[in-house]
Amino acid sequence: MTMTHTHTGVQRGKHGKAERQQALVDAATAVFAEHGYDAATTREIAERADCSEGLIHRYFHGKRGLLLWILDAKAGEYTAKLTAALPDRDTLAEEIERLLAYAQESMWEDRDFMRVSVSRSVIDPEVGHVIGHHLNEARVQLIAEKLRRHQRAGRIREDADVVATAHAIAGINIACGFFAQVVFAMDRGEMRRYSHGIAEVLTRGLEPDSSQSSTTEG
Amino acid sequence: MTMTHTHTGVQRGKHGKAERQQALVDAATAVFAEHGYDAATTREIAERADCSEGLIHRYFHGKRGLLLWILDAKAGEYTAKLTAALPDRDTLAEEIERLLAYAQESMWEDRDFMRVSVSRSVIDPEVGHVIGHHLNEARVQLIAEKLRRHQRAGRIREDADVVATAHAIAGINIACGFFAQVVFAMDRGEMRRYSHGIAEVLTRGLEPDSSQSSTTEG
Amino acid sequence: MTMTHTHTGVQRGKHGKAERQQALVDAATAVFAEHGYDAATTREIAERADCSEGLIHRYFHGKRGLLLWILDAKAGEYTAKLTAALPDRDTLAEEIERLLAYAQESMWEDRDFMRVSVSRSVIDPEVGHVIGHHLNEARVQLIAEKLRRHQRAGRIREDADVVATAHAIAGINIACGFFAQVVFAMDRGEMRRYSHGIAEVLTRGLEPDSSQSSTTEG
Amino acid sequence: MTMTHTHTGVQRGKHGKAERQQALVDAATAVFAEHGYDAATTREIAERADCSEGLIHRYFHGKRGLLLWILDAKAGEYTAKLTAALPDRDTLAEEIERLLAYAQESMWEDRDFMRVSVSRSVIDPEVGHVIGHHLNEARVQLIAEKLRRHQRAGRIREDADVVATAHAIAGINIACGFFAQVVFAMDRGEMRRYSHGIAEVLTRGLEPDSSQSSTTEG
DNA sequence: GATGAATGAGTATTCATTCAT
DNA sequence: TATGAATGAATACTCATTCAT
Repeated sequence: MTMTHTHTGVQRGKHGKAERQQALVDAATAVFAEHGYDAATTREIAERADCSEGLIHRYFHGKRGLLLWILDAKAGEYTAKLTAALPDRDTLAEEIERLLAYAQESMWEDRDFMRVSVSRSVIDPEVGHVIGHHLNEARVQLIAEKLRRHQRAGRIREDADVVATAHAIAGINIACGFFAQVVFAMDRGEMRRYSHGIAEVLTRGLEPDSSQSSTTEG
Repeated sequence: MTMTHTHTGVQRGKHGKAERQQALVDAATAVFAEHGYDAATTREIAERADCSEGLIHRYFHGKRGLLLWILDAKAGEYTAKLTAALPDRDTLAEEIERLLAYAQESMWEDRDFMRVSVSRSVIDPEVGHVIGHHLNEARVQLIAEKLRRHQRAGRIREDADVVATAHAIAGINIACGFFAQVVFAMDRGEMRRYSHGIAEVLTRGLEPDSSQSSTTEG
Repeated sequence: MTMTHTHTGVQRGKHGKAERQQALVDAATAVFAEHGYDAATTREIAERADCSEGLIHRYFHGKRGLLLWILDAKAGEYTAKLTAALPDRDTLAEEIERLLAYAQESMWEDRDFMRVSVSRSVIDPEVGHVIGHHLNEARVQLIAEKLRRHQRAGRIREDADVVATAHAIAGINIACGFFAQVVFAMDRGEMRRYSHGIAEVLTRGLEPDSSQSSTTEG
Repeated sequence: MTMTHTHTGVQRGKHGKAERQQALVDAATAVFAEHGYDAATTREIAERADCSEGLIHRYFHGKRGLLLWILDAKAGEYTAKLTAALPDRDTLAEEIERLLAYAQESMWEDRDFMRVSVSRSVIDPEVGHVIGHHLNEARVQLIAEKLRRHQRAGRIREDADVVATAHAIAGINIACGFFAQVVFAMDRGEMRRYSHGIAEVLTRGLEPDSSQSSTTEG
C-alpha cells in the first residue's frame, strides 16, 4: 500500500523483460476472464499491461500462445491449491463430501477464467489437451490417491474401482461445479444440497458390504 | 402456378417460407458442426441452403438466432431420442449401466454438434440457458423418473436422493461422454471400462442395505 | 464535361457491380503506379474508387488478385495497341527502327505501371508468368511475324534466325526502353541515338549478303 | 588481449568492427537472396551474423543502407569477375558468342541475388542508379572496349556504332539472361539456341561489308 | 418477399528502428 | 560500444448485417 508503483512494474519504454511478461500475463488473465477469449483484444491486453502489442507476439507468439502460457502456468498453481485445500479426512463420507463441496466453491470463484478455459478447450484441441492433461488428470490422480488411502484403511471395498470413481467424482465436479452453477445458472443452494445426496450415494457405493454403514447423515 | 413471369423473384432452391427455413436450419446445423460456431460464416450457410444471406436475418434474426433456433428444435428431438433409446430395464444395475453407456455412444456420435452447443453455452448465457433447461434438465428428469420407478419397486433405498443422483449421472454423462472422450481425447475403451466401475458403485450406493447386493457383474 | 457525375459511376452504398469493379481497377492502376505495389494500400485504392475495402477482396481476392486482374486486362490492350502503333513498313530498316523507337516511347509513357509490373514479375512467379507469357511472348510473336514477312519478301536472308532476332529485339526493347531510360535514368536522347546504331547493325545482320546494303539513313 | 574482464560487452560472434561488418554483409547477402528484400528481416540477418540488430543501423543506416552497401561491394567484384571470365577472343563471332553465353550462365547462377537487385532497382531510384552505373555501365564499357579492339583489327566496320551495339548486347544479356530464363521461366536450352542466332546476326551486322563473311558456325 | 451488393468496424500481426542499459 | 528490449505505426483481410433493387 505504501509503495510508489505507477502500475505494476517498469515504466513504459523502459527495459524489464520479466516484469513485462508478468504484467502481460496478468492483464491477459483479467481481460480473457472479462470478455472471453474471442472478444478479448490484444490491444486491450497490451494497454492494461501498459506496453506495446508487439510484446505479446514476441514473448508469447500471439494471443493464442498467451492463453496457452497462462493455462500452463495455472496448471501448477491449481494442483497445489487443490492439494492444500483438501487435506485428508478421517472418514470416507467426509472426504467425498469435501471433494464435491470444494469444487462447488472453487469453480464458482474462478468461474470467469473457467469459462475461458472450458469454452476454448472444446474448440482448440491443444487447449483441450492442456486442460485435460494438466487439470483434469491431475484432479483425478489426487482423488484416486485419496480413495486408495481409504481403501487401504479398509473404508473402501477391495473390489471397488477407485480410479473409475475418481473419474466420476472429477466429472461431477466439473458438471455440478461449473456447468450447473455457472453455465446453466441453476440455484447454488440447490446444487449444494444435491452434493450431499450424491456424496451419500457414492460413499455407500464404495463402503464395504457387511456393515451397518454409518453414512453421511447417520 | 401459371409460371409465365419472366423473372419476378424466386429462382433458387426451395420455395415457400417453411422449406426455406428448414433448408437454412439444415445447412446451419451442418456448417456449425463442421467449422464450429465462430468459424462458420453466414455466407456458407446461405450458399448451402441455396438462398440469400439476408434470409438468415429475416427469419432468425442473424447467426446467433439461428443457433438458438436450432437448439430449441434439437431439444424436442433429443428428449424423444433419449426416451426411445433407453427403455426401462428390469434391474437397477442394468438401468444405470445403460444410462452411462448410451451417453458415451450418443455424445461421441454427435460430438461435432456437441462441441458447438457446449462451447457456446459457456460463452453465451442464453445458449447456456437453453442447453441447461431443455437438454440437461430434461435428461435429469428422465433419469430421475427411471430411478423413482426402481425406488417404487424397492430396488432403491427409500432414503436415497434420486434427484441428486440423477444430477450426478447426467453430470457424469457430460463429463465422461463428452469431455473425456471428445475434448480431452482420452482412450474411449478405457472410458467405457470406467463406466462399468462407476455404474457398479452407483448401483450399490442406491440399493437397499440388507442385501446380498446383486450388483453388475455379480 | 457537362455530366453531373459525382465520381465515375454509382454513388456510395448504391448497387452497381460492374461500375464498381471498373472503378476499383482504375483506382488500383493509378495507386499502384503512384506508389508501387507494396506501398499501395487497399485503403487508398478503395477510397479513390469511393467504395469499401471489402469489395477488393470480394471481387478480386485481395490486393494481389487485383494486380493480376489488371495485368490480365492490360495484356489484351497492349497487344492491340502494339499492333495498331506498328503498321508494316516497306523496308526492313524502317521496320526495325520503328520497333525500337516505339518501345522507347511507349515504355516511357507507361513507365509508372511498368515499374509495378516489372518489379512484381521478378518477385511473384505468377506475375512473372503473366508478364512473360501475355506481354513479352506476344511482343516476340508480333516482331517475328513482321520479320518473316520481310524474309518472304527477300529482304532478310533465308538462313537468318528470325525468332531469335525477335527475342533480341524484344529484349533490347525492355532493356533500353525501360531499364536504361527509367531505371538507370540514362539520358533519353542518348538512348534514342543508340537505337539508330542498334537498328543499323541488326538490319545489316539480317539482310541478304550480296548487296551494298542500303541501310537506315543511307 | 588480457581478457580478464568479467562481462564488459562483446560476448558474441566476431569481434572488431570490420569483422562484424563483413559478417553482417555476408548474412544479409544470403538472407536477401533467400527471401527477397522485403521478406528479409533485420532480425534474421542479425541472428545469422550473430550480432545485434542495432548494429545494422549503426554501421549501415538500416536495412536499405545494407543493401546499398552490398551492391557497391558487388560492383567491384562483378567487373573483375566479368573481365576474368571473358578473355579476348580472336574472332568477332566467338567474342559475341561468349558475351551472350556467359551472361546466360552467370545470371542463372546468380539468379537469387539478381532478383533482389533487379526488383529493388526498379523501385528504389538509388538502387537503380547503383545498378545502372556500377553494373550495367561497367558491362557496357567492357563490351564496347572489346568491340573497339575488333574494330581496330578490322573485324568491325569503321562506321558501326560499337557503343550502341554494346548497349544492345548488355540489354540482351539482362533480358535473355535474367528475364527470359529466371522471371519468365522460359526453356533454358531454347534460350541458349536463340543466343547463337542472335550472335550470328550481330556479328554479321558488325562485320565489314565486302566479305564472304565467315560467320559463327560457318 | 427475396436478393445480393455493399458496408465498415474491427483485429491480429509484422518489423524496422530507437534507446535504455 | 554493443545489446536487445521495447516501440508503434501501418495493413490486409473478414464477416455479420443492412438495404437498394
